[in-house]
Amino acid sequence: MATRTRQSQRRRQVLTRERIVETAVELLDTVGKDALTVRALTGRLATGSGAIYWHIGNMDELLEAATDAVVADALATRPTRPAGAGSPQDEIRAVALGLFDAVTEHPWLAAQLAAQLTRNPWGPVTLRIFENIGRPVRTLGVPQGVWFTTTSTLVHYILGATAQTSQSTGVPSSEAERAEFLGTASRAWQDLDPDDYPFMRAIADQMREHDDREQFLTGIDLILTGITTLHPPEPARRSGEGGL
Amino acid sequence: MATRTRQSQRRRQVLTRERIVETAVELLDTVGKDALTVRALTGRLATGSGAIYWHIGNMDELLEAATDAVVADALATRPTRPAGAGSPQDEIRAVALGLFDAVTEHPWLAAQLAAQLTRNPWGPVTLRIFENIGRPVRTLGVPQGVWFTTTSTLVHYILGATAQTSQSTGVPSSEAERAEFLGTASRAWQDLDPDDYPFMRAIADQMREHDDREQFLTGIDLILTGITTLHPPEPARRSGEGGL
DNA sequence: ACCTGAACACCGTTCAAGT
DNA sequence: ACCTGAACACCGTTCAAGT
Repeated sequence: MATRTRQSQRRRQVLTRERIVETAVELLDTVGKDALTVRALTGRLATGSGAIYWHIGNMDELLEAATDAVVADALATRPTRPAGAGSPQDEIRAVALGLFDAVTEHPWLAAQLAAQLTRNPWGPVTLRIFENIGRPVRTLGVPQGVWFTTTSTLVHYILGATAQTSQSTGVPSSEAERAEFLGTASRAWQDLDPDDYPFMRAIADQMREHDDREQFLTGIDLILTGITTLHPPEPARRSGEGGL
Repeated sequence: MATRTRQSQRRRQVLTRERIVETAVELLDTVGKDALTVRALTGRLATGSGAIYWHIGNMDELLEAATDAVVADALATRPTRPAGAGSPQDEIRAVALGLFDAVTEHPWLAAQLAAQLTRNPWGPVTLRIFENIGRPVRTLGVPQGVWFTTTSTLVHYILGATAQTSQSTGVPSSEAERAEFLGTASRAWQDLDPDDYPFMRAIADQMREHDDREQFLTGIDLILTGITTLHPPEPARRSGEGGL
């Protein structure tokens, strides 16, 4: 904004909660989860540890803020944001994929999403995700009495699925690397005790050939089918009641 | 077994990986997640830290073993174990509830299940859960091509749902305490910005009155409906092919 | 009000040394 | 082979002291 170089500006910038969160995300993205320490933050921000604690309560709070920031970004920047575009189903898929892709871009995110869910079940992160899934669920036309239940099912599936997918997709790495990972796992399943793990042995082949992203969407569709089967949309009672 | 008192027997028992895991679960159950430290273990087991590391690789491995032990127990001790009893649907519900109840009995378990899912997506814990859900899915009669997909959807939902439910149910506490928790959350939702969170405001009432366990089962049924709708059971092709 | 940075009370893990 | 326990290299957090 002024003529100073960004460098000096950066150093002179007042320390702010936002700037701390931003730096935390940077550290998580570039160096990984274990690199996010108060000392690393003080280094990058050129301050003392007390300064950090003046702006944020503790490490957990910072992790929550970092997670929320990334989730908010992932859900806001979806290209198809403007309403009225696709079906509610498409919107639900878009939100879900937004989270899925965010998790593959930020390898630390999956663990944090899960952690937030258990640590602060109705904190900002969960709230945001629920809201973004719940809105299209509402326009799906299911009776109001099942809004909470159906949305919960979708959200819980999404979070469970993204949690597991994180590592296998993890670093984009090479296609070969991914094939090797799947091959190793698949082989391991085939070596399992047939008495203890008949099922896993039986699906070892499917495991090797499956595509995480595609399978993720298949799960979404499965649940959407369940929802519309059990709760057929009401006869479009005044399509503008809630608007969007 | 001998005439020695249990006390002295305990002290004289050889240190074993199993005994360490057992003690870890004890610690987690009685004092909580933060209490599980190597120092606490050496105290209870009357050894040095080196002895612990002789039997287990590191803390993560111990956590995984403790989680797996509790999960194995939860899935093994279900009353309706003998096959042929209920429908596959009932069996799936029973497995799911076994995990759900285990999470409410062991408050630390939810976070660990989620952590295992991200840290070691195909480790023993996940494998065990997949196997126990996958078997009844198979007897459901869906085509083999979708065994992996449908089982994944169920498992991911179950783990996501148990992750969130953990805290609210958490300590059995009193019915009043639970009502207060739900009331507070419900009120907080009503105070949200109507522009940002119209959906959460709309379902605040349902939130206050919902029952976690019941809602959990509703989600399972939703997915089961989706599965059988999209993949109608095949005409009972020789009901004994895979047996159980 | 906002920040400094030394100090405190912990961690997990290693490893020479013992039996 | 199995165990001891001091030592190492870290943590998050606090708090008197500064501006």
